[in-house]
Amino acid sequence: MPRASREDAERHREEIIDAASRLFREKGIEGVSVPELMAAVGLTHGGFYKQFKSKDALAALAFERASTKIVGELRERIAAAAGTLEARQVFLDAYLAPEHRDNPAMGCVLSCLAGDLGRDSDQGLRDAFMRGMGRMIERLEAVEDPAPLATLSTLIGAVALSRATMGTPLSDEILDAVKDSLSTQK
Amino acid sequence: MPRASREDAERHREEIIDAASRLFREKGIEGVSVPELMAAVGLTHGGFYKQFKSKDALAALAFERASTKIVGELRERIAAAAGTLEARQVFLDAYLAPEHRDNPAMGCVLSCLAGDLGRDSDQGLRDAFMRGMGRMIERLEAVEDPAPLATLSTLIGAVALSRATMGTPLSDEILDAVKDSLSTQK
DNA sequence: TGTACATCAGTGAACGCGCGTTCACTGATGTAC
DNA sequence: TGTACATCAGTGAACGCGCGTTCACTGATGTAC
Repeated sequence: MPRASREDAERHREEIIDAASRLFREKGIEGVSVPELMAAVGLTHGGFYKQFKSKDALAALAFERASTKIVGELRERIAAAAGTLEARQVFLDAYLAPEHRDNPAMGCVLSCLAGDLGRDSDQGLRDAFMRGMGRMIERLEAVEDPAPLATLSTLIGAVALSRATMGTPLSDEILDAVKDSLSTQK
Repeated sequence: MPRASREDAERHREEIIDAASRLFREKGIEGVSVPELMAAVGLTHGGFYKQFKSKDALAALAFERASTKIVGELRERIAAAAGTLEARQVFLDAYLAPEHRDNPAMGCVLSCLAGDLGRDSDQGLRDAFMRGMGRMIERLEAVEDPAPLATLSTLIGAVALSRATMGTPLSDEILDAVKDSLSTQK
């Protein structure tokens, strides 16, 4: 398949970013190879560098996409529940749901990659992380959270611990305890 | 250096576990190679498997050591401050100190590796993580924390986010905001 | 206590493997006339 | 509109590299008499 059309090439590019956005959340950035990434969209690894400067450059794009997508989804869920429930509670319930814990690939990219970012030195990725955090903080402010930085820390820590203890009773207990604690805190 | 004495061999074993306990916290388990680990104690990589069944087996031992050590240090700091300050506040201040953020190699192993453990499938390591969490929960109960699971989530999330944003003003803001939030929560 | 011998901690080359990245090549796409 | 040619997205072999682990070997340590 030599020389795809511009249209196809652009579609491939988008597909690669989408796949990376899912796979990096699921397995970590170092846990997914370039060949694996390209195979996920039906291509071979060689063409990767026609689209992206490096794996790190893609990681920054994929992080940004995951972040904007998940924040958009949260916004919609909150809007959809408007009037029926307190907005902040909708946010907390969505974030601390077992479904969120069980589906990192579709979940909040901060909870998946915060630990790795502490060690990662790629500036583009660090910048993307900062913007992603900013978006979440904005969302928490929008639902009138009394302490957005503390709440975000709690949410991210809870999901990380819940995933690390997956398969044990403690995993659900963490989510429940944190939901109780944050709900009564306002 | 062929055939070290039993005494030397035992000392080497302890040194390797100590080095691993530091390096794994600093760079992540996958971020440290067996040769790097052995070189850190002045040995060559080949002898590694005379001491440990696998890198994962060492990781579980190193995790356990890091966990018991840090919990012991926390206990001592709290005991040393007895009477002068509320025990829980001493705990929170120590955990949320910039020094803790800046020295992952000597800090809480949960905040360093919680993210990775969510993806790691080694059972020995997962078990060690569970025990490590248990120790921290016990400590929080001992200082009469009103919601140990929620507080631990907050502490771990805060340090992870603070490290991921290192070098920006947000990094300190997170620690301060979380300290305020947890302090007024009791 | 002294001697002969077995043990085994540590060495360093080697195993197979997968990584991120590069590159010569292909041939349909896009462009210029 | 039709034709000639340049472009360049994607292919797949290859680059150098480091990984976790294995293994034949060394020779001081530990043991048995």
